[in-house]
Amino acid sequence: MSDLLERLRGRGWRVTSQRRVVAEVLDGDHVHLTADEVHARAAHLLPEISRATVYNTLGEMVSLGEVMEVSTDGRAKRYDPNAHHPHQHLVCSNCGTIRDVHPTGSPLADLPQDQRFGFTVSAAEVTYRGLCPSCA
Amino acid sequence: MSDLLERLRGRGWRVTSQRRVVAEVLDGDHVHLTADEVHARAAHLLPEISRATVYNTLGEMVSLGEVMEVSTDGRAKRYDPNAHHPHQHLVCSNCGTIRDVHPTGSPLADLPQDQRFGFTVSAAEVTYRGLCPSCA
DNA sequence: TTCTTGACCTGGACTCCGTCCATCGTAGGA
DNA sequence: TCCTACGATGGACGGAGTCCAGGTCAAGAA
Repeated sequence: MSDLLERLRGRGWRVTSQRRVVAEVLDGDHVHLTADEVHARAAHLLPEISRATVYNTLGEMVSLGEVMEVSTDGRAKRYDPNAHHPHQHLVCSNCGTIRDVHPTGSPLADLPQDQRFGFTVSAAEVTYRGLCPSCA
Repeated sequence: MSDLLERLRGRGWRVTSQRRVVAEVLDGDHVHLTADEVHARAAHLLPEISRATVYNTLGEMVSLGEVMEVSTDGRAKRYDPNAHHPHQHLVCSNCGTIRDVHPTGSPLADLPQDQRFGFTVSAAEVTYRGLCPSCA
């Protein structure tokens, strides 16, 4: 399983059963889970895992660039294991499901110099909103 | 002050001192305030105003399309009174300040049909991230 | 102007998401 | 095998937002 764990081990991570399980959950399915959903699925494999551990592990994966944090609404953040392939998100305004999408063009290039107000702009996130087939 | 109040009155809103004050706060400054910041400024004008009322009023203004909700990080939502002029946001990754920007091009057009997965896509929000002049 | 009434406001309890911390356990090098 | 620093635990805590029962008041009617 999981080059993810290999990469983490390579970065000096201690490989514990908890971290293995979290990596496995993220690896398993390419949906965008909330921390609590990750915890629930992880607890299915390792009943004693705590919420704090899941939060810590997710946070560490994010700061290592292995996982991407997505917060499309004001509610719980979601975690996207597809961090190595740049992409944007398409969100259903009704049920909240998220799909990775690959638009053409580069939004960064669309921000002219006189619209940058002295900022050093490093990234552009695009969130498309609409209704998914089952909610429409 | 405020065509905003006039428009709201036109939609059948009862104009109360609380709503007047919230409208005034949003009108006054074109920064992007959190609900608590709105509450603090409103309380300066009308000390007894409650948090719940501020939340209700902001929520109503949003659902009438008079104010726009912006949640750029996982933290508190911010409220943008500039809802009638389409624009995107430029956010400082360090201090969190937000500027309205007007990129060229239309991100919606950049999402080809085969990337829509049956969704009826209605909007695209772009968030540019970087460091503002004082944080750089 | 006064009356009436339903929309509105209040404040406090509550939920949800996330963080912190003291303590205990254990992965992995010696 | 032993040691120890890194990691896990779970319970308390904090911020943001929602809910609700009861009191208040804007604005139309008379």
